[in-house]
Amino acid sequence: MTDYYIEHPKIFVSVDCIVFGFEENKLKLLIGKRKMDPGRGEWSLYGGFVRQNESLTDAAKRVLYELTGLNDIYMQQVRAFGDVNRDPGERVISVAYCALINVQDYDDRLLDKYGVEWVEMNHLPKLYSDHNQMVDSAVKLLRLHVSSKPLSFNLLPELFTLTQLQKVYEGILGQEIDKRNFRKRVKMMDFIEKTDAIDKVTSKRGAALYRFNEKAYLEDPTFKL
Amino acid sequence: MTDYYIEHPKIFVSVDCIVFGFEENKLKLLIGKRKMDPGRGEWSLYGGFVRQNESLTDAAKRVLYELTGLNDIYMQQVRAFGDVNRDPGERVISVAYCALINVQDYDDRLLDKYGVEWVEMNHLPKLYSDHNQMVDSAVKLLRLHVSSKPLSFNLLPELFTLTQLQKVYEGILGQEIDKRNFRKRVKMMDFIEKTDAIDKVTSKRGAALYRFNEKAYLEDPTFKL
DNA sequence: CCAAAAGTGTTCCGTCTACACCCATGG
DNA sequence: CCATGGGTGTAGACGGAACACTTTTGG
Repeated sequence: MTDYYIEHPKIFVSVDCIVFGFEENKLKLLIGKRKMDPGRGEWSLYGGFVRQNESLTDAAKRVLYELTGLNDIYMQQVRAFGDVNRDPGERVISVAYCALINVQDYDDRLLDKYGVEWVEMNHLPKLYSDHNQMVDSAVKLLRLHVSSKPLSFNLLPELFTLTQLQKVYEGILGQEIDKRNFRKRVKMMDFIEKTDAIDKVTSKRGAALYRFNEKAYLEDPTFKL
Repeated sequence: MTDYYIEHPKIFVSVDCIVFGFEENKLKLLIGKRKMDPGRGEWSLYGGFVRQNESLTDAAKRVLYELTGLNDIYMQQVRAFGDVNRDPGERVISVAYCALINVQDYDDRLLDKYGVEWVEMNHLPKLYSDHNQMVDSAVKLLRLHVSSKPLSFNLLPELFTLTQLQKVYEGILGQEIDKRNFRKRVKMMDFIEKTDAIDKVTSKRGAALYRFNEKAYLEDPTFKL
């Protein structure tokens, strides 16, 4: 270990995860009440401190794994938040990460274990520190990319109906979409494949289940929804 | 000072500035040879460590002011870079900031003082650490926003010709643009105002000089180029 | 007089939007 | 038999892309 930068200050660095899920045709966020001081009892994103021998992405993956028991989650950095007094405890710089998870894969017992809940995006409470800002930035980022990149499938199970897919878009974009136009665009993308399976849960008639074929997408990565 | 987080590690945090300028109808970057170890003599972005009582944006502004003598520069965070071994010296997390400056405002004497140069984007050398990645991310970010937000004017003097404006876009987007279509779009935006002034430097015939009227823009912030 | 940059409209094509009715089934 | 969500096509508007010639003037 060398001492090149010995004269400079070191700072606490944390990661905070904005975990999106899709349930009951609604976009939801996984948040909980803080179990430590400062801010004990306030609604908060789930986060953790970055370790000395851990990259930012590894830290985010670790925190996300702690919280969800899941690996290989879709995750993207939002940005760093660095106001001096953003954290009421001490000076902490935090890097926000946005994650999209399939609620089906999530083990509900973890809700209790970590004291977290799925809360509808439309009914978010005031969060600890600058976490509301982080959520806003994450939503902006999602909106920016969701129509041109195949992110949305991360929020859905392997097989999904077109109505579900549409609701994901409506949830993220915060506006309703015309059903026929939406389906027309889906049809253009061959990598969104209709399967033989049929979902009878949400409709009496039954809805065709679709699948996102990643290999096919990679051959012609043209995405527009 | 409390000790809430005493058990967690602290980490060096720096900011690195990707400084874009526009000169000779080319998009350029302000980079220099490192004057310290490790990496002495390598091409590098200009950066600095974040101080204990300084926000990330303040740090970026300070570093940018050191380098340019300018305040009120357009600046945007790109993202945080946090690989464990990204810096060959010690573990340093760096937050990249992208800045757009008007080269006219820049005092050339600073080039020598800080040992930096304006280098054409198309001829960037290999840079220190992960700085090339930072530049790539910054360019992507610029491309994403430049057509829907009035960023480009930060690269130009108060008065500019439409050809200059077009060259800025071509430089950022990395492709040629049709002159008539471009001017048609400019005409739609009333806040890009034609002035009585005429530029006779770059053409014999003379080109009309335009100005970006920020107040008018804020009244109807519809931007599309 | 000629080289060099400024300036100017129209047509075509493709894309996006708006819009309403029938179908299948479980209860 | 009816309530519920699934599924389908067309026409018109709009916006983006392609495209070439005239003007001015300094040297």
